Amino acid sequence: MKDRPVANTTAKRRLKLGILRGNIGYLTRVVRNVVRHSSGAFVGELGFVTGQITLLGLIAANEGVSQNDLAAALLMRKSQVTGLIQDLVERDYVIRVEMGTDRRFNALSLTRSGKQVWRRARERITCHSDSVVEALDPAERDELTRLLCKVIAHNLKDGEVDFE
Amino acid sequence: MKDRPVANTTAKRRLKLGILRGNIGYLTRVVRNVVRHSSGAFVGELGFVTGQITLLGLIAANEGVSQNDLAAALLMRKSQVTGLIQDLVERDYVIRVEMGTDRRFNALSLTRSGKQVWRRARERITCHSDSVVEALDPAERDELTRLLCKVIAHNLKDGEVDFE
DNA sequence: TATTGTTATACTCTATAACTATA
DNA sequence: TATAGTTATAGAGTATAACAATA
Repeated sequence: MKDRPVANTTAKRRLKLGILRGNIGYLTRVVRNVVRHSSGAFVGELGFVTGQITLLGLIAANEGVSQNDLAAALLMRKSQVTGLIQDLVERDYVIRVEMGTDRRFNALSLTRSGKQVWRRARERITCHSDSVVEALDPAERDELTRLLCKVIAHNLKDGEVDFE
Repeated sequence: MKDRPVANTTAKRRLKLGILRGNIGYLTRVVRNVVRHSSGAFVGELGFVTGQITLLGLIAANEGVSQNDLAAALLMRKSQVTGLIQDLVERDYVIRVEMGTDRRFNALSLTRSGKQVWRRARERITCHSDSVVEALDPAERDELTRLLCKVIAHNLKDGEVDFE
C-alpha cells in the first residue's frame, strides 16, 4: 500500500504546539514541508529539482550573474550551485560565458530553450504559490511576503540581494 | 580554505528577485536556509538533528502522542519519525508505552532525561528564534506567526494540529 | 481489509574540504 | 594570497514500497 502523508482517520488528536507555536524554526520547517509536498508533482513533471527552478528564475532576472552571487543569494554552497547549473548547462537551458574582465567568473544566462522552459515553470510556480496561500486575502499575502523578505534581508546582511 | 557561505566582497551585485519575490516556494526555501544556517551550531552541540528537537517539543506538549500523529503534524513520513524516535529512545530521552486499548499504537512520552534535555533545548531554540526575527517588532512577529499558522492550517486541512 | 509502525532503498539537499585556474 | 568554480564525500531530509503485528 502506498505510504501517503498520514491522514490518520482513527485517532484524529488535536496536537498542541506549546512553545513551538511562535518558533520560527518550527514554523519554517512545517511550511517548507507544506510547500514541497504540494509542488513535488509539477516540479518533477518539468524535469527539474526545485532548486533548479529557483536558479532559472534568478538567472532570468539577472542575466550575466555569477554562480557565487547565486549561492550567496540563496544561502547555498557554491558546490551545490555547481551541480545544479552543470545539469542545466548539459540540457541546454543555461550557458556559461567566460567574462573577459576576469576569467574566473562564469556569466550565466538562459538559452532560447531555457527561456521557454522558464516561461512554463514560471506559470506553474506562480499558480502553485497562489494555491498555497489561498487562505490569505491579498493584503495578508503582501504582508507575509514583506515580513519574510525583512527577516531574510536582516539575516543575509551582506546586501547581495534586493530583498528589502 | 573553508568554504564559508559566500560573502562575495568582489562583485557585490544586487540581485533582482523578479517574479520570485512574492513566491512562497522561493521565500520558504531561503528563509529555511537562513534558519538552518544559524541553528546548525547549537543543534549539533545538543547532540540532535533539528527534527529531533521538534519531536521532543511536540511530545512534551502532548504526552502519549502516537508516531503517526507526529508525522501528520509535521508532514513527515512515518518512516522518518520511526528513525528519529528510535534514536531518542536508545538515548533514553523518550519511552514508547504500548497502549492497552490498541496495541498497534506507541504512546510516546519524555523520560526524566528527556525533560531535562528539552528544557535546555527549549531555551536555545527560543533564543535562536528571537535572533532570527530580531528585525521585526513584536506586532510583526505575532503577525508573521499568525500568517504562517494560517497557511499551514489551510494546507494541512485534516485538523490534526491546533494551528489556527 | 485497514492501520501503526518497521525496514530497506533511493534521491534531494546541505556541509566540509581539498583542488584548479585565475587574479 | 585570495577568489571563482570544481570535485569528492558524508550527513540530513524526504519519498516510496514492502512488510509484520494488530485491529
